[in-house]
Amino acid sequence: MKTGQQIREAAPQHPGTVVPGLRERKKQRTRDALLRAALELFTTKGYERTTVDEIAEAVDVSQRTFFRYFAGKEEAAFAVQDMVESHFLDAVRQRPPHEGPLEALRKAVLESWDNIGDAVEEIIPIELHMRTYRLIESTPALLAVHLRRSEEMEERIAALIADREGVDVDTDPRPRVAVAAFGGVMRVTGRLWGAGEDYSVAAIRELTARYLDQVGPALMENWHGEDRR
Amino acid sequence: MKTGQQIREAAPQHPGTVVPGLRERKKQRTRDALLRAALELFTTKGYERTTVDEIAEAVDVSQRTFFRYFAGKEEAAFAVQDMVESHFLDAVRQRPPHEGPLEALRKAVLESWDNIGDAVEEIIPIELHMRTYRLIESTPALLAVHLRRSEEMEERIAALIADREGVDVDTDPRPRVAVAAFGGVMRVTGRLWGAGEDYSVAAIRELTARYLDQVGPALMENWHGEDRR
DNA sequence: GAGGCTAATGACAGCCACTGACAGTTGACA
DNA sequence: TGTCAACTGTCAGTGGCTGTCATTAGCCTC
Repeated sequence: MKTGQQIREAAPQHPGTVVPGLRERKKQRTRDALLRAALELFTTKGYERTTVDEIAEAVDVSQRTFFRYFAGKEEAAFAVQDMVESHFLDAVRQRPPHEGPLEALRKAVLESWDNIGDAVEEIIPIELHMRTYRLIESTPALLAVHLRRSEEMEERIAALIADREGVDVDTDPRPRVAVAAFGGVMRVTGRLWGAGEDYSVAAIRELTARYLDQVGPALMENWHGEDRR
Repeated sequence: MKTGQQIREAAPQHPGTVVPGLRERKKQRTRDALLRAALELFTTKGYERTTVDEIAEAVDVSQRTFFRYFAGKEEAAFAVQDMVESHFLDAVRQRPPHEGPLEALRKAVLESWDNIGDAVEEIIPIELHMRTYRLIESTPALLAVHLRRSEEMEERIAALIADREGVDVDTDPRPRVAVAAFGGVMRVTGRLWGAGEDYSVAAIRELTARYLDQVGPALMENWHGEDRR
């Protein structure tokens, strides 16, 4: 039986880490292999032009197996994004409470851009992740899903912000309005970055900071105390 | 041959209107019938659960014919939205130049809510349009497309705003930032309205106004003259 | 360490959205 | 009225995705 080079080597075990059984490790390897093959194919020949059969074939499993790991092509395309986003949420949660809402969000993003590298690299090469990001921005079907996911994120962030500011997210419009404005800017920068020439992390970091500067002075204020309802 | 009740009666001709040929009228009727049948089915039994075959059957045409009028189920779902959006764009264009960007946008939306009624009613009952709007908000696949379309709209609006304020949309971040913030608020209100109890036009109008009030004071300023780049 | 249990997989059939190709039908117009 | 072009129906095929069932292969117990 051909195992395929996509199946990556087992990483050395850290001491204290519980070694999962063979079954579990095999599953993980299959998933990783499928994910990498999918992203590689997507970014090489285009999302729509890549068939699930091709992905499965590249890893030498049946088409049915692909669907047992991913709900669809879509889910594979966003698997890494999923991880990045949960890191961002953590970063927001760890912001000191004295920072204003937009200040906290701003610092959390910029910090995230500095840290994703390591987390992503454990699964796929970061360069592949960057290519995938641009693919998402330029593929209508994926862009649509990306935006829906962003909206879901914003709802979670709004709840976080409302909580840290001690206001009610359902009666006070400010958390959602602030997050919507913030999210809007993030999307603009993401799009401009994808359309631009410089694909470095530094470039999107700089762009983000510059655009956020335009909202900051206008919206960055402390909500403690007053009620604007 | 069964013509199907979905085919609506020809409207009385306004004087001065050029009467299109029989072929053209027939096409229009088929398209309208397909659209109405589609929306009716979507809102009744759900978007995913209605097949194109069902829509075609309801109008008594072949499935292939449906695809000659609409690129896919999706396009049918957004046909009315298309019209509403172009009306909104017109409203923005007609705002007097002395109004600030956010003031102009705000007035254009509120005015649009007052006027869509007549335009929509020429194609489908308003109540069906309202139901469709809610369907879009609550169907993940449609919501995703809705958001992508919103982004496209925002790009067009940003260009309009930049133009009326006399700034360059590619070097000055403010048009896109302002429109992103505005669009974010619009989406929040749309979602809250869809999730709420009151489905009247008045309700969404009020909600929109209330939420926009929270961005207004913070962002509504006149850009003439200064350069914030 | 043999055998039973069960998760993981493969093979296959089928649904639905969508497309291309070709042939038949019907307005438009000379 | 006959020709042309537009519209339509039919049919075959592709690709995403799901349900089902038999087979394989870790895992665990005695």
